[in-house]
Amino acid sequence: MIEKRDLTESMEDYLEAILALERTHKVARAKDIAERLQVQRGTVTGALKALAEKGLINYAPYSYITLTPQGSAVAREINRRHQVIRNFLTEVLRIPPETAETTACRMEHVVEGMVLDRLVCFIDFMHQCPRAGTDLLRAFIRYCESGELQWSQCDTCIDNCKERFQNPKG
Amino acid sequence: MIEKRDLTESMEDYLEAILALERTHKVARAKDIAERLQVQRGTVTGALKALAEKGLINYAPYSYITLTPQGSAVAREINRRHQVIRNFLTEVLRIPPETAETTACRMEHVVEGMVLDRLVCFIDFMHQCPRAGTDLLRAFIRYCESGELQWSQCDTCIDNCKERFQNPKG
DNA sequence: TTTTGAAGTTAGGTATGCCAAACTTATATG
DNA sequence: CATATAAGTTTGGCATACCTAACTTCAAAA
Repeated sequence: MIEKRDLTESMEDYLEAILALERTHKVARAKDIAERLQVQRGTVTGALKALAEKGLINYAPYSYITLTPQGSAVAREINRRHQVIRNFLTEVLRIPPETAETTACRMEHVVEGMVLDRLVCFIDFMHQCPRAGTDLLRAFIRYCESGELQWSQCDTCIDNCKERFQNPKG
Repeated sequence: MIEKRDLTESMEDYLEAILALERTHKVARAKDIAERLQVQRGTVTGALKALAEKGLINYAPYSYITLTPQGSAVAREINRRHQVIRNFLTEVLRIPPETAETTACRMEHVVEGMVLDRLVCFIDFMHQCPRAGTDLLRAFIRYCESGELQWSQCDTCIDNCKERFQNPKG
């Protein structure tokens, strides 16, 4: 069978970079990959050979680089992990975009299927459940900033929750 | 000044293992570290030298190993990260303990201060806020399993929420 | 058509982090 | 006390993943 997930974090980064460059430039060039990943051009050549050997990219010396179908599938999966994690960090934990981005770049290599699925569910649930929603997350932020719950407002908060549920528009 | 956080993930793992062994065995032995981290005994020797050179452990050939105050501080910080992440995974996302544990082992090296603080806040908030709490998390699990919200139960759910808030015991 | 410079490659080197196997030390038991 | 053996160390080797610097290719401008 095809190799599954014996990819190193580094190789995952290369695939992700190639996918992004394909999307913006149609094809990827070694120079752009190097720039994106903050490595030297020579380093990229070695990585490309390794990826080509695994059948994940189409590569010939001095030519453009594209993902094979398998490489594309892997890259898109990594990219999905990245986005889910970033969304969780920004939308639920309310981490600033920049920190969320860099953290997602590192986390995307270490969270596997089940955890990712749960994160997706959790983000959706927090947006949909009447008892959760953006106003619960606002309360969370207040809690973060003040360090304690504003118990005095809980009554109103719950009432508003019910009101909003029964009367979504108004 | 003293080196800050130029520690590799591997070195963090060694420190964490030594801390755990100190707690259970008073001191750490190379053999136990090797077993815990699933590496060969020879590999441990090299790591210990590196840690000793950074002033993080007390180490002399053929002797017991203990953490220096600085090493202990670092190890406890890593252990704290581990626990916070594991708690989040088990208590909020409801990931099974074993998966939570292995994921925490990998995540602990990649989440830094701000994200960790937010996780702590979030766990606390979810336990304290009347609109959140364990019953919201139960609703989350139902959502995970069924794939959709049980809108018909929302009315009762919100009422229960209010009732529980106004009448904590009964 | 020649040339020149950017992009790509190759070669040699460094650092980490692991392994296997040979070797050393310390100790507990006969 | 002698010695077997468990624990620890050393050595040499491998793989990844970088770097720098020299070299090659290709294509666009002269």
